[in-house]
Parts: sequence; C-alpha cells; structure tokens
Amino acid sequence: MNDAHVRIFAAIAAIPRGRVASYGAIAARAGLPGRARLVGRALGEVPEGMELPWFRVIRSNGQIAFPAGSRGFKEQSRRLKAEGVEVKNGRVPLATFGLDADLDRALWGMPG
DNA sequence: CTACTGACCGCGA
DNA sequence: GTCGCGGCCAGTA
Repeated sequence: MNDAHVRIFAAIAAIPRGRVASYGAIAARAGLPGRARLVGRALGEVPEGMELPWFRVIRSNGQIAFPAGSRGFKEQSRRLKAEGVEVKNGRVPLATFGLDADLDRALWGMPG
C-alpha cells in the first residue's frame, strides 16, 4: 500500500452505482494520468476485507479486463448486471453506462 | 544492470 | 473488426 493506491481506491469508490469507469479514467481522477496499468496493479492488491466497487472498473473499450470465462470475469459481470448494468458478450456499452462529462463533473467537482 | 510480464491506452493502417 | 507499435511503470527473475 502506498499513496498512489489510496488515491486510486478513492477514485474507484466514487463511481456511482449502475455506472462504470475505465482504468485510464480512474488513473486520471487519482492524479496519475497515463498510468492505467498502475490501476490494474492496485486492483490486484485490494485487501480482501476492503469494501470497494472494483467491478465498476473496465477497459476503455468497454470490455471486462478478465479473460472470458474466468472466475473474475463471471463475478464482475454478475455484480454489474445485479445493479442494472448491461453486459453483453463481456462488454458494457460505455455510451449508456460510462461517466459522461456532466456526471464526471458532479462527482469530482471539476469546473466546467 | 537487462529482460519479461501485466485486471491498460491511444493512434495508425 | 484486426494487427502493430510506443507509452506507462512496479514486480520478479
């Protein structure tokens, strides 16, 4: 655990229910632009007891990052569907469930 | 030190 | 839709 991880977790925790955000977007919101891979690494280091909506983090193209059919893949798609997010063939339509500019501003208070 | 890997990203062809 | 390439950088061998 380090400061970068803490900020990454905070950004993930801010994703509202029924929405998803990309690794790159989380990295940017954590003050770490261009470091999407670090977000992936941080997610692999999440303490087991920690309450974190990790399943709301997907790739920039809408795909679930886990290999199709893997345990993580099933778990993630299950949780997303459980809160109303459409998962079709391992992919989420970002146009509908992604964070647009307005919601992004409302969440993280960027002036607009 | 080099080399390879990984829950990634964007651009160009 | 596909493939390739460079960027990013912490871990591991």
